[in-house]
Amino acid sequence: MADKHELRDKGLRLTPQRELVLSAVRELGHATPEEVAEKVRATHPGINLSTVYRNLETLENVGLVQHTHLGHGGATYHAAEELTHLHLVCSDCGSVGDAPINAAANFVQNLADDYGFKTDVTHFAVYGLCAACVK
Amino acid sequence: MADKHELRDKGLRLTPQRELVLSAVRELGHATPEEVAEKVRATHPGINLSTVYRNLETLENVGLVQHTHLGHGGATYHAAEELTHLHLVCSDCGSVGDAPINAAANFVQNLADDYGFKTDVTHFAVYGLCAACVK
DNA sequence: GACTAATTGCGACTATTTCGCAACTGCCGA
DNA sequence: TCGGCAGTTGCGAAATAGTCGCAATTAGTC
Repeated sequence: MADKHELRDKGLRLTPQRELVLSAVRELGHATPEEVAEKVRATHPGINLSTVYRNLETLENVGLVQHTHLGHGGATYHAAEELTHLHLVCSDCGSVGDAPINAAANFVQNLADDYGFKTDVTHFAVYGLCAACVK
Repeated sequence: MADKHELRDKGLRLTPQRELVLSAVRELGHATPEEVAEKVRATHPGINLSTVYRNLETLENVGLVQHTHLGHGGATYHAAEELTHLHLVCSDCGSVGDAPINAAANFVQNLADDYGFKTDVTHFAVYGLCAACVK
């Protein structure tokens, strides 16, 4: 398992809980801490919710996962390697769609040129109505 | 004060609390429910937090205020007439800058053309580093 | 001025996330 | 291979944030 190196290389201890949290995030795509905990409990029922929160934070600090705010309030976590897309959150049906980062390329450029603002496209949710709800 | 007509015209009762909440939102620019409550309490100490929440919701339903998610978790409220700008939230210093909506015009157009997604620019926070923190 | 329905205040309650602390366990060095 | 230390976990308590039910109050109408 290459995971071992991955975590160890970041200076983290390799615990079963930590591996489970990381792989749960990877399998789920987008997930709230609650969902991650649920997923992890499927194979390791004793895991504590605090542990999930702490590991998400730890994994985020070393850059293996990242979180995004999708609107409601709670954060949503992603594996860092999947953060190659924007999130299109539908305000009506709540669905989360994806679009490639370069859809925003000129927007990002505008903000950089005009305001010196360096947009973090990966930590960025776009609100609106999805194609289905527009109708 | 034109406020009376404004609220009555929307079919709302004109209560002191409601006027205070609305004018607090207008004076504050961006504000969390907590900040609105604090502002209102300056002139009307007895007001209840629930009342603030309920009025923000009511005012939002009739279109006088709107909320945006600026990242952390809590919603931030604005007077509807001030929602003519994007929010540039700095992930480092936490400052909230503004940019005109049309900075995103072609981005919005891209999303509409390519994904049928109708972006709500007013309910939309952009994360990144402000000019000061980029340095 | 009186009636009705909307609104308020209050307290309880839920959900979400954080924290302290004792117990446990990976990992490093001998 | 063994031992010790620091990082990690589990657990319960505690902040935080927002919602809800209900009785009392009050704005708007006639």
